[in-house]
Amino acid sequence: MSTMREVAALAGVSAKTVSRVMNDDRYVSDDVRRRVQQAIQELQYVPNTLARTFRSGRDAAIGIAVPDISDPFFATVTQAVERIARARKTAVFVTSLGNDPLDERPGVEALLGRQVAGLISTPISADQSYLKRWQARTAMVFIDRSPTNITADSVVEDDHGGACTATEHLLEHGHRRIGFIGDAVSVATTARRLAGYRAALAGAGIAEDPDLIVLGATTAHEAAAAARHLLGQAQPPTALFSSNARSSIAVVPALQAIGRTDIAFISFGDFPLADALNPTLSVVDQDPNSVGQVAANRLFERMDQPTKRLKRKLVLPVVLVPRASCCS
Amino acid sequence: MSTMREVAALAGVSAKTVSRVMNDDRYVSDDVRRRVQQAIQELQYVPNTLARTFRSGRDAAIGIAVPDISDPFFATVTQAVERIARARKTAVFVTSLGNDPLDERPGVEALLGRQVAGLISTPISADQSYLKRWQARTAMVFIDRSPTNITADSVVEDDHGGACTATEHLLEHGHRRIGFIGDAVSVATTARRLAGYRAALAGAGIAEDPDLIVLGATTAHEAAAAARHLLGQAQPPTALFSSNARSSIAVVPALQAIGRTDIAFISFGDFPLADALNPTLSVVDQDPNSVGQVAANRLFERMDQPTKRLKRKLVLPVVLVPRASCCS
DNA sequence: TCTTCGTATGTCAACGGTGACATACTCCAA
DNA sequence: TTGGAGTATGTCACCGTTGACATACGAAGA
Repeated sequence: MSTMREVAALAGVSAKTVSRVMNDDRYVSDDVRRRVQQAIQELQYVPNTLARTFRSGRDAAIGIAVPDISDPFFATVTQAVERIARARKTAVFVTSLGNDPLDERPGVEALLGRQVAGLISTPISADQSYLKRWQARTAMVFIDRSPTNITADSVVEDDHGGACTATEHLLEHGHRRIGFIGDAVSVATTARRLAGYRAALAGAGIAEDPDLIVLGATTAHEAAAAARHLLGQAQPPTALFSSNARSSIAVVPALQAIGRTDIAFISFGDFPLADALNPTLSVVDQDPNSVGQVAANRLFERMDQPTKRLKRKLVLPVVLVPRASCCS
Repeated sequence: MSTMREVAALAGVSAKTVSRVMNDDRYVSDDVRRRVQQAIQELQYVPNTLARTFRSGRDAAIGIAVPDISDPFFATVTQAVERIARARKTAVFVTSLGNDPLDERPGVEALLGRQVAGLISTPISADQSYLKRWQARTAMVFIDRSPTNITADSVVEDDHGGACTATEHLLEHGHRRIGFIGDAVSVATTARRLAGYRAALAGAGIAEDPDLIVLGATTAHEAAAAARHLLGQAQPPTALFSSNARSSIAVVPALQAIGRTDIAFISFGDFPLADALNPTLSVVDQDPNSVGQVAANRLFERMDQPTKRLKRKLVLPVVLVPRASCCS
């Protein structure tokens, strides 16, 4: 690995001049430029990004931290962010945080400590105040969930509204006992979706039955077990609402296994092949593509104009996509 | 953002001593350690990872570059790598390269230029020689495809064998006209899978019909079109073989749309819900989890013992998972 | 009492670029 | 002929941390 000084020595110029050539500075004569480029070629010189970033104090890259890349929602969000960043020739580094609140901070700070110019992150823990000290340095936008104990941009979906609409839809189809499957209530989105579900029930004057609500189904295995448990009760629900796509993907085979694909089912969160299942699965589409796009655009806006005043919280609408599974 | 010197000044010691405290050096008195820790607390000091990495020349993190994170195969590979890295307290940075060969090098070098200690990458272009100069510095393992013009570790699946087995399976079920849907042949895996398909046909003494082979179906849209095209021919195939999961995910709804779910279909590459479709979809399981695990373990092995001699190419077996779609 | 050793701390330079500033040369208008 | 203005190049310090090395002290052994 050769350095600028070595290139400079070979080309018979100063390191600074090599730096100028690398950065397309106007003030370099054609002759010198040629010699330097030849030396670069000869030594296979590649600039040390780290040194540059270190000196300037700011990397050109941005980072995105999500709970789980293999979750179709976050995969699509990430893809959208990458698309926008690519158009701006900005590198994107993705990191998975997992679902343990304790892993959030080290994961996010691994990104921040490398001086990324911007950060898109998903709050996992119940406290993002540790990010305050980074705000002056790094633009940040939160996605999917609003951050706690810090004022910052966030792009979230209308969880309450979506869950409410879905539940109302099931109510309209005559269902009175609607099961709810969700992961931890400590996850803000889950809490809001549960609230939406409750609001719809309340709106229809139906008393909530705690036996119909299963929370804490974090893994695929747990989600499947939750579905079996709900349907195995003495007074089983006639419809199910799954509060996230990951769970839904596990619930579908579980329903098939017990031969209960007849039950009405709506998933919060669309996913590949939901429309190819039998019956096709009704979903609340969160439009992850828009989430990524809006978040990335906002991030770049903040990076370009740090002082501009903008609305902090962007709530994207979600839309119920009724397919066969809720209208039998 | 405070620096070590500021912490040092507040604690009344030298910067080096703060460095010692940060690195749990043995030779620090309890008194000093306490004072320094208090100063760190007070100033909310967070070390500058970049400066440390720059000085030491090597980041603790590793990088992984894949064509597309939303591809279930690569998502699972990445997840496995992250799991192993997490156990070693190593941060992982993921980056998507896309499918354009020209994007490979900048994407990978963005990672390398930040001095990652190790790299797991997927060859996109037909030439990885540009990575030679990095080899002395950075351990690297290639996944899914073997690299070209460079000697390095790779973890690949048995593409030829898997495609051959799948095709033979279809032949055994009496199919004589088997359609092949794949992306660009410039993608090494596709080329090998096509070769496996051909080998099986040849083994059965069946002449290859070029009309049954559609290549270049890179996007979901193209894959769906390919399926429609194949089945719309005068002499349509009675079975289909899709050479990757991404395509398969697009082909399934296309078959449903034209009411041809009766056709025998095998996908190279399993994906979520393949076993929940109607009919359940037969696949060649590439075991992405093992790919990620093996690649990560090999990478850490290389990082720990750069001189050790190890077998360069690891070919993981794939297994045909026959489900309903090929045995009707 | 004088080494020697282990412990505890400090000094300085260096990692590889680049920003601030200096220098030197050419050209042209006053 | 002089003095800008514009062009082309160089010098030097610095970003924050840490490795190499120096120093200082107390304790233990000769």
